[in-house]
Amino acid sequence: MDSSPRTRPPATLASLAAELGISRTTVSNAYNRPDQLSPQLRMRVMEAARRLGYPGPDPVARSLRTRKAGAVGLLLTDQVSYAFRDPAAVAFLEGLTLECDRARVGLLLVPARPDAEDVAAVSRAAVDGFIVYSMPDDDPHLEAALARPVPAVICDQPGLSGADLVGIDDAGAMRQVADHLIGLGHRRIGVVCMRLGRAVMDGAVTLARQHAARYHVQRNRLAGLEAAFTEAGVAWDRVPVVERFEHSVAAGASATAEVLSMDPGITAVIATSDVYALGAVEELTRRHQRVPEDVSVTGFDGVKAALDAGITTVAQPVVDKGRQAGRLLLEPGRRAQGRELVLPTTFMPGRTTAPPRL
Amino acid sequence: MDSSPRTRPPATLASLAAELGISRTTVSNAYNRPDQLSPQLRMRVMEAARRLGYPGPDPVARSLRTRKAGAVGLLLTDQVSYAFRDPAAVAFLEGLTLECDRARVGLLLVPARPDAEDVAAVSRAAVDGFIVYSMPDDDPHLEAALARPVPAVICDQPGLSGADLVGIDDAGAMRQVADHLIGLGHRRIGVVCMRLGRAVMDGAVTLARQHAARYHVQRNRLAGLEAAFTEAGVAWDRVPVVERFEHSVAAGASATAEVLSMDPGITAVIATSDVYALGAVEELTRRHQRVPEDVSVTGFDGVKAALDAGITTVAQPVVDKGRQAGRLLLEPGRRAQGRELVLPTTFMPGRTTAPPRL
DNA sequence: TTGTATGCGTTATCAA
DNA sequence: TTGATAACGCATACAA
Repeated sequence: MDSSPRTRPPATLASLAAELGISRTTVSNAYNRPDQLSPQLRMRVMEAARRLGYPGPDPVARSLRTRKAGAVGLLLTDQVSYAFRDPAAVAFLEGLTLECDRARVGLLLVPARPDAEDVAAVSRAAVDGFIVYSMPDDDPHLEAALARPVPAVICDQPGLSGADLVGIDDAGAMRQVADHLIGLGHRRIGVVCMRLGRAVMDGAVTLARQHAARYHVQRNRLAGLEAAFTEAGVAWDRVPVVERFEHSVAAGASATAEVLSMDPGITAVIATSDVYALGAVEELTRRHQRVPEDVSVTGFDGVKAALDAGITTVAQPVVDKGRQAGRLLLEPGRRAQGRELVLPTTFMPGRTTAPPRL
Repeated sequence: MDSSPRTRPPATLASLAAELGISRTTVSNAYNRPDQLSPQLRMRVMEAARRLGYPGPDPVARSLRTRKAGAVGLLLTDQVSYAFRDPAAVAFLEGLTLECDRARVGLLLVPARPDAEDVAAVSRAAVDGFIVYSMPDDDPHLEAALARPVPAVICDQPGLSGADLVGIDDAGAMRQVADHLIGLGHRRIGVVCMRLGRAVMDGAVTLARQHAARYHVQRNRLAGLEAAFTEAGVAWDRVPVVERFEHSVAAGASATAEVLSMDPGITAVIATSDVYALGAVEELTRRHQRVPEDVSVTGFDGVKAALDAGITTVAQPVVDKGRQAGRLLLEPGRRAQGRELVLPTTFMPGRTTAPPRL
């Protein structure tokens, strides 16, 4: 009367084998190699399993033995939940999971706060590889991932190590935006960019900070702008550049307000993301400035909301970026660490840019 | 000259201890209980680790020993990648990851195709619990998850077992939509709903199929409509109900077209999701039917795009649903399997409903 | 502060 | 077709 499953220790492969008077191998085979077993014995095993409440081989023990976790880890810039508010990150995830689905491996979203030095979650993640999405190059989480004896693919960052890389030509793409504006006649501009370092920092950005930015993507986009405008005779160190830590429409709006307060005479706001560009339009509209008649606005990424809004932007293949990252990591034959994949971008002139007002 | 790390078997806790002439416990402590160790010994350990290329305790082995995976699994209706195309699912994920971040556990997106009977990924997932999001009640993946000896929280489905539940009153919420339309005078309507079973099936839905739907949410929403309209004197079995397997704006549009072909005289299209409602508006506009002057349209969910478009809908707390699910699973003190959480919804009259044209 | 002994639950290898 | 044996790499109770 004490055979109730709750008082008994949980059944294991071994206890099941003992119960049936067969070897553990046979039980294991019943689950993993059904053809190595007579059907009737297999039936007996499965039936005993149900009777004893044996839930099947323990995944962790199996992983230990097979040295395969069956999952890849994803490291994000920020708290995982932030990613779901960022349309570009969502698109990246879509592409990445496309490949994970195909390869039948799970995707582990690793919890990592940008501020915390607590890297334990990265060290303890049971994964066969890492995808690192848009992290600053001095992030301890990145370091911890690279220290693990598993392959890694880094997105939107330079190659710090033997990891594979996926990215775009940020400087070149941003240059197209700059040349477009320069061609229209804009010389007095303002820039809204995303965080340049791990510490929370909102406000005007010095030249030194621009050049020392740890977020490769932002640094390169700014560099593209600087090169183009400098060539066009604009004194880059006079151009107001405002940084926001948060990546949201509201942050883009407030940064735009700050840019305008630094130079009310600008004829164009260049945002390093579409989300910010949408915020810029919002802020300008609130101030009864017409876009593009009074002020032009540009974005970056090519997310749906921005394209719908007609924002002049650079479309990057966000979904494909995720796919390629996943493919690089999961492709069976590959052992070529150190590959670098530069995806193409497309400049998309929209309805938010026009010649400056006189 | 053969001490190169690649020819030597990978370092382990044991080999490191042997190298240093200390016990494994001490090495383990160096990583997990730094205070149990003299700082200088710890330094020695860490230094030797670096020298030998020891990457720190193996996560899987540790998990096996501690009986903790440090992650929860998420099971979705469909391929993981689909979730990132569905705004409601993305919002749910945002809420869920909020709680995961807080509890510092990872979220494992378990690969599962709805068609495949291949449930191995669920059985092999190294997780401490499952969140099941919007699955039909006959899905083998669901069964596999419930068979695992870990807690589970089910969203948007009835309690089949000892799992916790999070959901809304789908029937009641849909009834509000129906009563709103009935109050406006609508009697001749058409319905666009999501998949009702696991098999791909597009087209008109019989009454029997409505009642036998394995997707609890859809079944209840349809039931709410049936009850309200039947009470209002409408013969429900004459109401065109069209099902789509895909959940996309395009599918909503095509389903709307099919509804209109079944009864060109309808004055309102009721969609069971906002995504479909957006498709309905699209299709009607294409046909030069004005919304709501010619035809009214309603949605469900309250996603941003729909609210922005002024769709009359029911807002459900999508983000909070994810949070609550996570909380139920992760809350430390809880061992109360069988809890049921019904979240509130808000009817949101918009600009897509009006009295029917005469 | 450090070490010893044991077990976590499985699968690979090889032999029967 | 089945079984015996030996890892897989670690953490923890307990002893020293």
